[in-house]
Amino acid sequence: MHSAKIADRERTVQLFHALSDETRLHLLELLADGEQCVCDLTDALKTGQSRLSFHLKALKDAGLLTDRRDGRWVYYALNQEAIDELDEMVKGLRSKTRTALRQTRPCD
Amino acid sequence: MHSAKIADRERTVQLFHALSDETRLHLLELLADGEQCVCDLTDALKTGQSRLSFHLKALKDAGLLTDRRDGRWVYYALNQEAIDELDEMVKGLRSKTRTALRQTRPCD
DNA sequence: TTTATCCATCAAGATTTATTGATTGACTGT
DNA sequence: ACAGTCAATCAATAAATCTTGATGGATAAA
Repeated sequence: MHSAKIADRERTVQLFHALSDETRLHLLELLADGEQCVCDLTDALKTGQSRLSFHLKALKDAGLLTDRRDGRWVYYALNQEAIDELDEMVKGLRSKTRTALRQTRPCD
Repeated sequence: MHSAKIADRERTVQLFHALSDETRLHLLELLADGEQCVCDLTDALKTGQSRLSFHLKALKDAGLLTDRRDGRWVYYALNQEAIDELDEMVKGLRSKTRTALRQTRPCD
């Protein structure tokens, strides 16, 4: 279906955009070890708090992170579903490519 | 190694950034069917030539496409290696996440 | 209730990316 | 040689994204 494909593309853009930033990748690496509170992430990244918050929001909006408040701390964690979704996307592209005939299609 | 990880991150950013655009994803979908010349891609996308050229360059710079001139036409094709590389990246993130203990680590 | 900490959000400015139209180079056919 | 087509590049503008410092809300401790 056409509109479904467009929607997929928008979702793909959203995911890839969230991943196309060094700070955000760094955060994902840190969170791959498990849930962390913002304060620990701030220490690890040695950067301003609002900047960090901006990037955490980008990741969360893309569905890559979940958050949870405990007292005055907020804990972020990777959302495994989104990681799996990402994997599916890449697999899709990969399999399409592999089955494509490597033939030349001349313009004329 | 630390510097290796940084380099990986930069490369990852480069790949994901190239993929974080609707026009570029559309191009990849079209090219998944096989090699195409720019003229065909222009027809398919119904867009300006310089705009298309800009996005093709972005994909090529990220290593996702190869190009080949034949007479006055230029043919672009997916670079399977980059797709595989992408797959490896996601797999890496995925496996790290899966083995991570889902434990809470309190700040205090 | 005051004070301090943790964090999200906002506004302003800076930086990066994308779009558009024009130009140029390479090639083809006449 | 000339005219026409295909595609890359450039310059100017527009638009999206990121950074920074300030503000405010929620919670906890004194």
